Amino acid sequence: MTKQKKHPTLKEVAKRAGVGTTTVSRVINAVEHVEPWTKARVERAIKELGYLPNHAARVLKGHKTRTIGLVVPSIADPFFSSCAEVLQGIARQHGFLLIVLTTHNESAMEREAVNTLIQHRVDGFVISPADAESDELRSLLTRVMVPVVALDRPVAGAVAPSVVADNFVGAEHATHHLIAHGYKRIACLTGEIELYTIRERARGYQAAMAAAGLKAMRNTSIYDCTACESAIEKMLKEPDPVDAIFTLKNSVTVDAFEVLQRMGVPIPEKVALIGYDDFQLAGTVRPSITVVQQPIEELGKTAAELLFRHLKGSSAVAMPAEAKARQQVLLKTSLIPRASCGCRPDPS
Amino acid sequence: MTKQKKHPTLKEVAKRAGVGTTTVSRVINAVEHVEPWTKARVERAIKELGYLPNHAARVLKGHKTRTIGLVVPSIADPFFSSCAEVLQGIARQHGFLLIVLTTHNESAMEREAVNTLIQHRVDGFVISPADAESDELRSLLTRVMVPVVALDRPVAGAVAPSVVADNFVGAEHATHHLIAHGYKRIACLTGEIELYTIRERARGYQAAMAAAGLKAMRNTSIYDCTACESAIEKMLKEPDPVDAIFTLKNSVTVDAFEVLQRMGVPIPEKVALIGYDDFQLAGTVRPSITVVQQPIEELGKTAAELLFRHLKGSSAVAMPAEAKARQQVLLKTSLIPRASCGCRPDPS
DNA sequence: TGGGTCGCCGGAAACGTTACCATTGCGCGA
DNA sequence: TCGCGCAATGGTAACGTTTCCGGCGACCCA
Repeated sequence: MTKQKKHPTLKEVAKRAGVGTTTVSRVINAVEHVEPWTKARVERAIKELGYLPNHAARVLKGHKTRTIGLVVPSIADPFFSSCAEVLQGIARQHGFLLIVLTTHNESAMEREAVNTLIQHRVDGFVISPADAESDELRSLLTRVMVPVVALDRPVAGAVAPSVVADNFVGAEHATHHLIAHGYKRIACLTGEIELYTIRERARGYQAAMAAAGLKAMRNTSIYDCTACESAIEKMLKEPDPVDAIFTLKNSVTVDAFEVLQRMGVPIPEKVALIGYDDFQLAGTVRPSITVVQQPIEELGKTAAELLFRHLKGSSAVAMPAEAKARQQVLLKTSLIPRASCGCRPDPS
Repeated sequence: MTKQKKHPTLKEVAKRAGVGTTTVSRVINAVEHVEPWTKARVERAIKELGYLPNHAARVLKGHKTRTIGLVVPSIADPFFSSCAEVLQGIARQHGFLLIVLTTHNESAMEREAVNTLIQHRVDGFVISPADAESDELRSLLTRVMVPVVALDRPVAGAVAPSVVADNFVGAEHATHHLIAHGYKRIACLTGEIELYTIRERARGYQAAMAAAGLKAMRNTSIYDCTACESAIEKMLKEPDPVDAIFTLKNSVTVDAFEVLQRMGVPIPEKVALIGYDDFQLAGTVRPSITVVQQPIEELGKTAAELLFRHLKGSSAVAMPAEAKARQQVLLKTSLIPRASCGCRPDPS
């Protein structure tokens, strides 16, 4: 099994069809100037031999791989896997393949990933940078000679167009929503504060609190559930205890929800909760959880479209450099009001 | 920007370093017989030019792409995206790239995907076939001349080794669990019955019911939530109403749970519920939901290891054909008992 | 009827790399 | 002192395509 019988080559097809290699190449690429009769013979030979063009040889000659890359922290993350799904769909429509590389938010793996993509001569790629400010990444990306678009997190220095959700306004909006409901002691549980998205959300939270003349209470050390638990316990024991929690990340939302449930703290009566990023059962759980919803599909779709516009455009008019690079798409988030913020009771 | 400045070639590196192309090739591939001094000069030239080997040319020469493929119904599905994550991780460790292609369970897209992978001369791939019995797929796979392993669903005819979870026993076990709790009118809501996994689970359910002398009640028409709702309503209105539901698929579990909640049916007092496949909040929701858990990571890991064993092994001893092809790994599932089957009340 | 154009086709170079073989020194045993 | 083997290196032929270019009929129009 898995015998190494060697693939048939174009030359063999040509011989079998009794034509020149050029002719075979022409019928494969649907170029005109070939007699229907000849074409039929070639097609028959192709079928008989089970011939499939050798991609490597094509690339070597033509300098186009019809392949794009996707560099993300994790492909198991529902956010990125959804993006990947739409990206691969659109790529396929254009006749492109998708190569996926994960970084776990480590710059070293990220650099390695980009280099690998260059080596494979991808025609372009989408990247969700671990660190927007990284000089190394920036210089790598300028050296790359192929369209790049940043997804979910921009890269500083206008080195590539980016498609991101408006984390700042999303968080500001959610915080304001809590404030409008009369909550005053609103805490913010962040997750990895070194990430661009989380940082922006934290900024939005702080801006909203400041605008309302309230004191921001941020806890940036929430990585796992036990940390979450002790943080929440502490907040509730204070003389002036927390009356609302804004979580900046999916897993932290779930952790906080579990902890509050386990402690028997009524939501939203004692403590209200809003989470950033929607998830599967947010609306099913009791109480249902109010969240900031990100336009995930649209993020992926926009990134893909941007990339392919550049891919096609590069051979055409080629819009001026700055116009391309500065292209920053900011997508709106939306608040999904449910029970955990006190907006409405759940039916039961 | 994205200037097409052409990549530096090995020959240019050679010229700049004042050596022959062979020597440069040798230092790149870490072959011996090269003076340290020469090596240093070459390395400097490489760095100065920012040279990266042209993958296409390498492939054309050496017939190895160091690339593997993954063909799955959807990459947005948490099950497959988790598999993809571990697969790409292991591939990376071996210095391999991963190309992802989705099929949406359509045979046409599947065939196209496999052909694309062949064209790209991947060294092997993992596939989750839409239809295990498809003759077309089987013949395609025998023609493929490269190691293939089937994931989550086998392919008939021993044409490739497979790594699947034991859906039959998993479902049987869950059904038996309900029976042991004293439930008798146990319904089964299936989802896409044409899929191998669902079919196996349904068989397991039926076997367990038959063994207990109970009448199986299968509803195979559950695709969306409204269908789910009407099915459940009907089942509860019968003279001898359902007292337990076994859902064969994640989304159906969630739908059923929502419907029961909305109808005010107490779980598990009036109707018990067990779902196939664990999901994020299954343990957080009230009542928490008992599920059959699949060894997702292990599935991915095993498939990857199997593939790479064949990849490496092909150059080595090459175990006899049948031994390879018949290799069928069956991984055990586990029941996670929670509140919805009546096993234990939720705390608080 | 002759020259120019056009449609169809094939030969061969080129793409960037690897691998085979040839070529050089050089130390060393006879 | 003379080969002989070995380490270090370079030349060059492939790998399978595409593409440029050139050949060869046939057709059209004067």
